[in-house]
Order: sequence, then C-alpha cells, then structure tokens
Amino acid sequence: MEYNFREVEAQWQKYWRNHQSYKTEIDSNKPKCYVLDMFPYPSGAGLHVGHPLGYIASDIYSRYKRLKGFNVLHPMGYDSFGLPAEQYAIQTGQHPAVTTEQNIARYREQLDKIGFSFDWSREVRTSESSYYKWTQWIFIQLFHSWYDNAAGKAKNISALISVFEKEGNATVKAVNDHLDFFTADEWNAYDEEKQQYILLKYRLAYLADMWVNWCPALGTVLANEEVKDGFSERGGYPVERKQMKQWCLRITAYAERLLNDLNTIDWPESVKEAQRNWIGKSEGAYMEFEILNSKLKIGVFTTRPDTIFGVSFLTLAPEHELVDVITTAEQRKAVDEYIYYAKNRSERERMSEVKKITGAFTGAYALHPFTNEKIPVWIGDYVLAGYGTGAVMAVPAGDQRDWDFAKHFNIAIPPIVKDADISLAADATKDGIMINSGFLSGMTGHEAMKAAIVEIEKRGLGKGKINYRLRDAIFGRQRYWGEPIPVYYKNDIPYSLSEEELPLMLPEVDKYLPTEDGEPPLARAKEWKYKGEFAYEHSTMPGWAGSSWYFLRYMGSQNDKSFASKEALNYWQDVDLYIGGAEHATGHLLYVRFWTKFLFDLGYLPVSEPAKKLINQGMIQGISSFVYRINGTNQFVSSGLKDQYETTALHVDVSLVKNNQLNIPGFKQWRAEYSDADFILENQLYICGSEVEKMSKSKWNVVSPDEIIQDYGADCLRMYEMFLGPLEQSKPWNTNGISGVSNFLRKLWRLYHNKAFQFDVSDEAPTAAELKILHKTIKKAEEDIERFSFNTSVSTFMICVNELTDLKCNKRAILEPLTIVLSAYAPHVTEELWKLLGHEQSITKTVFPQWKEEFLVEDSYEYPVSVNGKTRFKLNIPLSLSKEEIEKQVMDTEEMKKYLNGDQPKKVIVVPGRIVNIVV
RNA sequence: GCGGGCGUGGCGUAAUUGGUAGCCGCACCAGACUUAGGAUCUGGCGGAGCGAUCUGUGGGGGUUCGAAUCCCUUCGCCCGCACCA
Repeated sequence: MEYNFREVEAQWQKYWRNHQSYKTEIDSNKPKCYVLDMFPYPSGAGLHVGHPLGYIASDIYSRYKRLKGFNVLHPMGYDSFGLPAEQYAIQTGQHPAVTTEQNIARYREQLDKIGFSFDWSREVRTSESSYYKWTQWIFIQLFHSWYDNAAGKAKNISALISVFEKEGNATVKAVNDHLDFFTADEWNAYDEEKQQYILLKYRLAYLADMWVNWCPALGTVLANEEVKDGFSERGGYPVERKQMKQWCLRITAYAERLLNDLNTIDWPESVKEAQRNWIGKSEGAYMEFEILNSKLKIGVFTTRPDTIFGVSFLTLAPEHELVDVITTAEQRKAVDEYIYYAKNRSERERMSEVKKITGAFTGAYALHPFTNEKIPVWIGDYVLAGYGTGAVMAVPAGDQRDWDFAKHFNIAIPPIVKDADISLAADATKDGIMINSGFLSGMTGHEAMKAAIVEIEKRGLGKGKINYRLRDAIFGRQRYWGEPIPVYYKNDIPYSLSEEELPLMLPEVDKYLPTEDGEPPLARAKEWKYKGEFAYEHSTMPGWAGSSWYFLRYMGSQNDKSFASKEALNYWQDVDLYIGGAEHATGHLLYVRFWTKFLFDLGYLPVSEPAKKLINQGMIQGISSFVYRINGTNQFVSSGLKDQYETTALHVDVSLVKNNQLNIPGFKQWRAEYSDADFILENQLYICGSEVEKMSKSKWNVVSPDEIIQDYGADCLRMYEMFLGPLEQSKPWNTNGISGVSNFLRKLWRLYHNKAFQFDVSDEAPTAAELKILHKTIKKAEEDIERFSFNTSVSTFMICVNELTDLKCNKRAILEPLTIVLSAYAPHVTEELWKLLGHEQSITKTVFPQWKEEFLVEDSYEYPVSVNGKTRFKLNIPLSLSKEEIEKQVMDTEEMKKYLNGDQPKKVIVVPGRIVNIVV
C-alpha cells in the first residue's frame, strides 16, 4: 500500500491524545526548555494557513529539544477576551462566552489536525474566571504598589504610608504625579479622602484625569498603539481626544529599565528599535519662565538648553492649564476661538495637516531667565499637551517647527550660531560657534549644552532632566467582554477588593451596549454592588491585560492557590523561545516585559524578562482574485480585456479560481446575484486578476489548512510551510511547490518498502557511503534547527532521501536514526514507520541520534584552484597535506604551468580544506 | 523626515558567514517505460557562444590574493515611528 496519510495521521493523533504523550511535569533531572507561541484570539473565521507557520516552527523546535533530552514546556491557550465577540454579541444578543466557546472548539479541532505537541492539560483561556482571577490579582498588586526611584523598584504602598506618617513626602523619591510637599503632621491630619487622593498619585495602578483617545463608534477609550493614523485599529472608526477619568498603569516608572534591559535579550533588532522609539528617551533640561506681572511660572522641557539665548517666544499647548489664567482681555476672543478650533480639529486632521501652522497670541509675556527680556507667550497645537510639560521654549533659529511658527506669525528669529544661514530654514546642528548667547558665546553647541545645564541648575531656574515619550498606559475600557477591574467606590474613593474576594465575576447584563446615559455596559447590572452597597468600577481591562502574564500561568494553570507555584516558577523561569507576529512590538511585547519586571520587583518571579529569544514569524499573505464587472451591468470581462470597459474589480473566492481561470459555473452558484451573469472571455477562458493582500475573510483569499491537510496531509503541510522560505520572511501563500514536498514524503515511504509496497527493511551493515549520508544529514539538521533555519533543513532531508534512494539503501542502521531526526518535522509518518520498524513505544520517547565526525571525514578534497581569484580548475589533494605540500602539488600541474607561463607566482594563498589561489 | 530590513535564474530560495554563486524544490525542455498520463524514472536548465571560453548576485566606486557577503555612493521595494520640543 502506498502511504495513506489520512488514516495514519488520524490514528496517531488519537494515540497521542489517549497516551497524553506531550504532558509535561517538572523534572529536576532534566534541563528545562520553554517554547512558547503567541496564543491566538479565537476569531469566528477559524485558522488560515498563515496562523500555523509559527506554531509549526515552535513545534519542530519543541520536538527536537525533547529528543535532545530537554524537559520541554510547550503549551497553548486562547486570548479569549476581545472586541469581535462583543460586537457579534451586540448584533445578535448571543453571549460572548458562547461564541467564544464555539470558536475555541473550532480552533482546537484545526490545531489538532496539524499534529502539534502541545501540552493541552495546561491550556489557558483569559476569559475564564479561574484565569482572570489572577489578572485581577496582579491589578491589585499594582494598585497596592508604588515605584521607589531610590531603590529602583516597585514596593508595597504600606511602606510609603509609614514614611508619610513619620516624615511626610519630602524625602520620598517616587515616580508619581506632580504634587505639593507635605509634612508628617500634615499627613496625619488629613482625612481619609485626602490621604487616598494623595496615595492615588503614587500607586502603579491609579485613577486620573487623562487626555485619552476616545472612539465614539466603539464607545470606549483606546491606547496609543490601538490607534492608527487617527482611526481605531479594530474597526477603523475615527478617534478623538477627550479628557476623562481613567484607570492607568504607571509603566513610565519602568521606562529606563525597559530600555536598558533590551540589551540583555536576544530579540529581533526591529522589535528592540521599535521599543526604543516608543520609549523615546531624550535628555535635556527642565526650566521655568516667570510670567510678567504675576507669580506664575511656565515650565518647559528642552533638549537644547544650549539655545536658551535664541528663545523669542513660548508656545503652550491649547489644553495647557495656564492658558486661561494668563490670557489678557484683548486677546481673550482670539484665544477662545483658537482653542475652540483646535478642540474640534480631529486627531486625523491634526496629523494629516502637520504642515498647517496655526496658533494665537495670549497677550501675556514671560521673562527670559538670563536676559530678562519680554517674551511673548503663544498657544499652538504643534505643541502636544501630553509630552513634556505641554509647553516649549521656542528657538526659531535652532528648531524648524519654531522657525515655521515665527515666520508665519512674524516673530523675531534671533541668530545664535556664527555664520549659520537661517534666512530659509532653522539650523539644528550643534557644531557651530554660539553668538549673542551671553556666557555661552564662543562655545560650540556641544559645549554650551553642558554649560547651560550647569548654569540653569546653579541659578535655580531648573535642572537637567530626562524625558520619555512613553506615556502611562490607560487601563480602562468601556466595554463588556473583558476582565472587571476589581475596585469599588466608597465616597467616590476607589478601594480594591481583597485577594480573598477574587475573582470578581463578570456580571450578566441585558444588553452589551453602553447605558442610555453613556455609562459602560457593566452599569446595566443594577444589582451588581460590592457588599450589595458600593458601586463597582464599570470599566473592564483592555485586551492586553490577560496576555501580559499568560506565559506564567502555563506554569501553573491548575493552581488555585497562586498564579503558579514557587517551585514551578523557579524551575521553568522564563521563555527560551518565543514565536509570534511582529505587530505586537510596542503593544503586548512591551506590556509583558512591564508586568514581568513588576512581579519580579515584588519577589514573585526569579526573572525580570519574559523571553530570552524572540522570533517574529513572517505574515503569510493571501493572493486575492478579482473579476471585473462592467459598471451598471451584470457582465464580467476577462482581465486582459478589462481596459476597454469601465469596470469595477470585485474580490472573488479563491477556491473558484485555478491558474487564474475562473470556474464560471461555480461563480454563478456562488451568489444569487451572479446566477445570470454574462462573461466576455479571452481564448474561451475567463482570466481573473490577482493581487497579494493580507489574508482576510472579506477579501475572499483565505486558504484554510484543512484543505491542504485533506489533499496532502498534515506532515506535508508542516514541511511545506517550513520549506516556503525563512521563518521571519513574509510571503504570499501559494501551493506551486507543494508537490515537491509531497513527493519527498512518498519517496521516504518507499525507502522502507519494496516495489509491492510491502515493508522491507534489511539488517545488513551499512556502507561508508550510507553512513556518511546519514551523519551529514543529522549534523546539518541539528545545526539548522539550532539556528532556526527550518527551510534549509527540509532541503537537507530531500537530499538525504534522494541519495539513499539512489543507493537503494533500505538498511535499518540508516533508516532508524533518520526516522528519529525526521520526526520533529513529520511526526505522523515517522511514528508509523517507527512502529513498522518494530518499536512498541512512540518515537517521541527516543533520543536524537548523535552524528559522528568519523563518518564524515574525507581523506581528500577537490580543491578549487584559482588564478587571480578566478577558479580555473579543480585538483584532488589529500587533506592530510601541509600548506607547502598542497602548494607544491598545485604548482606541478600542467594547468598551472599554462597559467604561469614560466614565471614565478607573485603570491600563493592556500587555505587548507577551502581553496588555493595563485596570483600571477 | 527618523529608524529597522531587503534587493541573487522564469519563480520560491541556498551559499560552510570573506573562499567553486545558484544547493533543494517548482516551472520548463528532451528522453525512457506506457493504450494513456496531471503516474514513475533518466538527463538538461542564469545569460552569450558549436566550442575552449566570456559574462553574471539592482547600478557605480572602494578595501582584499579573493566580495552576493565588508565600506562609500546611488536607485528601488517592504515594515515601524512620526509636529516628542
């Protein structure tokens, strides 16, 4: 019988399930290896061929490491809270838990068919209370913590309270919101409300008025990374800026560590760089400008304190709190109008009209701290409320934006660098010599930089400061399908639930929409009150909450005493290999690092980074097919003729298209509206257009792995996805080469069988040539897996099987180790062959064979001999010879004499085992 | 604008990390066995040339005995960030 993959694969999948072949327990006798995939959001569309790419790679790695003697933790679960299920619920009234459950079942079925070696006993689902209990628990830890800059780590809030009681807050070096100083006596005299208000300014999870990205269509706030170009990432709805009371996480406290520790992990440079940009560290100075005729001061942050003498105006963000106070009566109208304009300009407009210069003069003046000159104070929305202090000292000579603003509003542009031409643009370089700059004159910009900070600090005008672009993470979402935030309110003061009161279950509601007065959906649960009395927080946590720590829960998914036991945490430590998409670079991958560091600070974890090694698998794109409908008709014109008509391109289901030819009867049946469609053909065929796009249901270009498995089998799908190219590379899905992989698997099967397809393996001793093929393959496969080059190892196997086929080698001594090596890639067929070879136990219980140098050593090597770097001929020379002997042999050849033409060579380069190069 | 990555046959890719460019597969061509082939096997396959040979890794320049690989420059593509003071 030829290999029957359908039967064999189903049978082994059942065997693995029944025998719990991949269940993992702590085993201190073995080294651990934690191989993790980014868990999927179980969408209604099911898996497409792009999803398993990373899973296949991690599965191969896991199987390989197991055979190498490692205790491998390779789990899978679902990121099952999320927007699509909720929106489906809004439309249909179906509870999100129900749809989620169905989708998970479908995902599981599809995953199982690919033959993954996941330990399903450790499965997690973020939407289950046994899981989100611990997400809530971590939130409570954040709520009860503050960041001690002196110690460089998070600490329990009780430590802070006892300092307040004894010393007030002057000695505390914390990452907190701006706050006045108070003494111990003052603290002790404050009432509960005031104390809680102050503590909130220190907590790592805090409630504050924030400028947020508000998406009216979704009825919720969004984090910066959930907004793309002024539109929501999910759904693509417009987003506006709005001030709201929101739960936030003080991730900014970790900015420096998140930045520095990037140097300790082996992650793709692109991800590290994206995180560095996102954190956006910049060094400079904070300084204050006094307002003329007032006690008020405007604080600014600048990276160019060296240009202080070039300041000719200040600009405040329109939202800046001092704008209203300092605006003069004459300018009031203009300022109010501008603020109204800026407020109603959508984020989208503001971003796309960067070049448009707008602003207004407040009428107020500030004093230059060094020259005491009057400096006009303007407002303009090129200054962002959320960055720095929301105010800038404008140096038009040194900053292009300030220059543009000054030019537009006719403000002076005082020169501060010698010979700099600032008539057409600002000069932002620091290399010139400073002029008109008081004590800085004569220095270069670089020197002036340091000198200016020294002087600013000396005069008490401000201080050197490091600023980060990173903002605190807004943690509340006005949605139903998420983790309830475990907080209740007493006299408007938020209090967290105690650990014993968790989980705080998600309540049932009648509808999944916001209430009529704009409250989040949870407000619909009228009876849902803490102790039947106090209102709970009605926002839920964002999508990234559950995914920020799931790698830890896999270590103790059944544990109900803690998120994972100390023993498990100490054994499994961190993820050794993490595979997932690059789109999470500044979202999930930053938050998971943040939470890991936080839990490390509190002593719950032995590590402060979640994953040592990260690989971003490339996206598999779809190839969309198009038909061209002549506008206003139901007539479709073939791709080559479409330019003769006014047409609209319509996506057509790729399953109706083969070699770009449309299956016309199928197309007519596809949708009722096309049943009487007409076609204008070329060469009797309808040719579709095609384009590479992201694989998505709406583009009708989704290819499901199930189809491939049905036609070629799971082993073939696994190997083909690996064969397609480097794991990190994005590529469009096509099945052009799949027959090559399919042939390989058939050839493999035939090695163990005779012409009549009867199992036929000989016990003869292998020849040197056969041993060489085997050991070469083992070595190469091992090297390839260790450097995550899965595509080249598939080629290695193809070569191996071709060579063994040529030698008609069916010897057990060769095939048995080869089967083991291959089992990481093609687990089903190798299990079957292993059984046929007479083994009782699953091939997963074996050991990866060790390659031996002795079978690989050559006694001679065919040297490429180059003349002036160009290879001219080849010469077989024993490898044992010395450089001199090799040189002599080469020189004595007839060919060499021809090239030398009687002369002596200028130079001879001999690299033993590599090449001989003669320069004449 | 800033940052990251990439550019090799008709196509997907490989190259021991500076040492024979094009492994492996697809497609294609020729042949064998066949009633037949969308089966199997054999051979060929970067370009030019009957040939020895020449030429060739987006273009130009450099370092080197030797460059797809390192450096400079230029063109093109993909991704991320973007009024961050």
